Amino acid sequence: MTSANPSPGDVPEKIVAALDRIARGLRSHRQSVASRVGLTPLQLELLQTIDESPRPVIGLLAKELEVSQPTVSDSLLALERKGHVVRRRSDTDRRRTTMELTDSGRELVGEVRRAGEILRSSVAALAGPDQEAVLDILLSLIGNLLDAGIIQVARTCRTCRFYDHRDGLDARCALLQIPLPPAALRVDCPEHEPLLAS
Amino acid sequence: MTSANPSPGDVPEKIVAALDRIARGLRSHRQSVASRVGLTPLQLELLQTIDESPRPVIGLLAKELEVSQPTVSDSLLALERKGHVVRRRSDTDRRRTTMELTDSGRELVGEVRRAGEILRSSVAALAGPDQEAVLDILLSLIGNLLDAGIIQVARTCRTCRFYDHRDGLDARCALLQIPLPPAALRVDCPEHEPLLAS
DNA sequence: CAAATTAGATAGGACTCCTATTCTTTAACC
DNA sequence: GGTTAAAGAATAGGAGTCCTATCTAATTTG
Repeated sequence: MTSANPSPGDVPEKIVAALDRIARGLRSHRQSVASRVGLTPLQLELLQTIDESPRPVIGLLAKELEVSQPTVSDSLLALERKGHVVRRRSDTDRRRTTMELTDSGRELVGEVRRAGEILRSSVAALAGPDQEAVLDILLSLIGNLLDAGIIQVARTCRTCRFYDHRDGLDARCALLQIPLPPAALRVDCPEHEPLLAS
Repeated sequence: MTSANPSPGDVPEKIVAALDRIARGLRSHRQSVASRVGLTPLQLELLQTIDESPRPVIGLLAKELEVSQPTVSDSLLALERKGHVVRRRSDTDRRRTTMELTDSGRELVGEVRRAGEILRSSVAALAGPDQEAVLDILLSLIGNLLDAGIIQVARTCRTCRFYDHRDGLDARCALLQIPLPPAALRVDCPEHEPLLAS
């Protein structure tokens, strides 16, 4: 190694540190957005996740949010007390709980979505080609983190059994039969099915 | 019916979603690492931050961790009860509290650092050039988030008043008088001084 | 049909995290 | 110099997070 070179330092280390810094910021930002509308961060995420789920199930919500099932039950109870959600037993399987946002719940989701615009614009301020690059790399990272057991749920193309990327060919989705250039890769695909561990 | 159109979608949106997913994973990973050593995530971060600070001050620790001052006081109390930290009043300024890790505290920090290896290796598994690219972009993002007020503290080169990057020239640190190629950019520089708002 | 599994709810406890307040101690000012 | 002001931190109080362990009820399975 030529000693004249400034030490590049440990890049992965720095990336972890940068992710940490960003994660702290996002946490505290979520906290302030949530409290502005009278919620807690978890309640807010739960509300958004319910809104995005066609047929939310408590156990899956827990996995989704990477918390335990009782934590979701707790938080859901709080949301119900605040009148943003109604719960009832499922008719088809009476062990299950179904839930639905109330009008006030839906209203909050929209309000919060608008508040999140600041965050999206911080990301959008990155140069265009950089955006695709960072998305691409974050998707790889999600795959690695999933393999490492650090994250539990991912519905990205790269972690999907329909992701078809033979050498030399452009990546495609084997289910939808569409090409998948980097910008079309999905972070949260409804059709996602995990790779089989076998 | 699912759209058959490979619409590139809103890339910034996807990046935010990916960051969210990663942040959730990191949170839950921290939780499990922390509880394995009998701590909570905040206690763990606090312990690490104290370890890295030459002369920790409660108010600054709060900013660093993006939580309120009483939250740090609380958590510090818990760490003291568990015997990982000792607190006392500062002699020079008797309003201040100084603190120090005990042997068991230092031991924990080392232990946890080893546990974090999994995370670093997930990042290290990215291709080399990708690593530099993602670091570069995350540093830009930190700058944007700082400007947007989403994060409160950053000690990166790009947010430092000594960062010297005239067009066409390679970036340098005006304080240390060293060149700053992308891999040498710092995430947490001890010499950092913020840009003046003027 | 009994046993196992699955979905959730409850219980209990430590802690987070906030705002508001109080107590000192230091700084600032006339 | 003596009186505000400001700074640093502890306390109080309260809702909520988040966990493990249980418990109940409803479905599956053998």
